[in-house]
Amino acid sequence: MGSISQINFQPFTNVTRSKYVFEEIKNAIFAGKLSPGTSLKELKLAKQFDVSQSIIREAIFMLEQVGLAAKIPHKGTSVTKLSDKEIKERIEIRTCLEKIACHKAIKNMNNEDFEHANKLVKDISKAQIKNLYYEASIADLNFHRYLWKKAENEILYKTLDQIATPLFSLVSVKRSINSQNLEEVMYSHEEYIKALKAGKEKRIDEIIYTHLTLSYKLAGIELD
Amino acid sequence: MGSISQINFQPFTNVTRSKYVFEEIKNAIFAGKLSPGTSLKELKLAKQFDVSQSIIREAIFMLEQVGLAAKIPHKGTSVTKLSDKEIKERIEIRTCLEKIACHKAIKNMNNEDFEHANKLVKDISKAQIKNLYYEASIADLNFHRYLWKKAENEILYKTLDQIATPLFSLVSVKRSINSQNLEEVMYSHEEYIKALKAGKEKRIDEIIYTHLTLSYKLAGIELD
DNA sequence: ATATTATATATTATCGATAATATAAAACAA
DNA sequence: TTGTTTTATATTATCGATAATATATAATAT
Repeated sequence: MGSISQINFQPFTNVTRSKYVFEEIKNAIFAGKLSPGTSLKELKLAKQFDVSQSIIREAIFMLEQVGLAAKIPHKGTSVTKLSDKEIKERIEIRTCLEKIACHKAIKNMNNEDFEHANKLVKDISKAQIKNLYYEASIADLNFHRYLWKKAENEILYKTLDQIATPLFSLVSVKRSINSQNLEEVMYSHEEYIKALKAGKEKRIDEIIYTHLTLSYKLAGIELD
Repeated sequence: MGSISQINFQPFTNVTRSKYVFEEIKNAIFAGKLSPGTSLKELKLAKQFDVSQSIIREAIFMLEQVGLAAKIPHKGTSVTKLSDKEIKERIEIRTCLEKIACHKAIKNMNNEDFEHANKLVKDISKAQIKNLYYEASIADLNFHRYLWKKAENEILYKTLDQIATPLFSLVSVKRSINSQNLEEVMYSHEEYIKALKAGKEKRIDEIIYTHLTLSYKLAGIELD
């Protein structure tokens, strides 16, 4: 596992080649097809995607930006392997920012929006029931992204995305490795929405803390 | 003002060409030589720096990353022109994260570190006394960066840097345009350090809020 | 005159090749 | 053997040129 050569990337149908390559590699990481530590050779990837090296370099820049890849000048790039310390750091900041985001989001959400949020939660459940790790993680990310978006603070959204993306990836991969039963975490998001609808900041903060702590624990990440 | 052609960039003495170009353009923006809205033409810059277009593209990626440039695919890149809304958004998130950073920092700082922080504050003062806008802003950023660094949380540092950099740039430029008297803000940082040394979180939060609010107001940015 | 289409120009996006750098392997000396 | 230098190899960094795309200008029709 982790070798690039076995992966079948999708054909190109995107605005920018580099953006497309970025998405494909990102998905491969989420799906565990590119495991942490795997080195991303520019020319090798260029051949695989049938694009030039420049495209790969730009894609790598984007991967770096969301914390999925780490580059060392003149040496190379590899899929991010977050240390326990880094994981904790990210979770801490994410928790803090997600609280702010939710406080803001509920002020901008009407019934229709809550309906949509519910729909996104159902998407997570659907994937979880079938034990589809990759799909569940993507759906999970989509749900949270929706809340972040609803905060209507662009820099907050972008920041949360950068900080949390590798965490979602990590959870996805760890769960699939441990063949974890996803149904255990299902209730968690329902509670989350309920708290948001109620609108009490204190309660929201609590539930976010619990939600994040729980899901990371389930992914095998110890927090103090 | 804002035309690239009049600027004398420094000769190359850096690890990576793109990193060097990035730094140079960043400094030019801070110094007000590249005002917000100025478009960054890749080939034009390539000629000026006597490097290839690829180098400029990579530098632009980096500028984008710290919020100093905004790129629209197939159209071009320009120096960030933050809207009032975006400014407020950034300040809000920065304030929140800086509080966390300081709480962490003081736990890791010994007397020697506080001495160093004091030294950095003096650097700000020196520039302020001479009304050197650019130097004062850089020194200001250095001081805050030192505190962020002392939090010993890498992602927090990186995030603060991304969020705050364009704000420092903006303050620098606005002050120089208004020919503001920099001595007015001088006391602010002394108070800041005093609060950190005392170590009371509540007081630190207050002073950070005041400090940020004040300095932005002095830069002519209205909050609420 | 106005709107629409065609053409020219500017600019970014992409490519393929070369240069610079780091790593691994081989040759040599103590 | 061990350590040092040399050579070969792999990989990134950089370049210069072409292709694709968007914008501005000119031509044409109504």
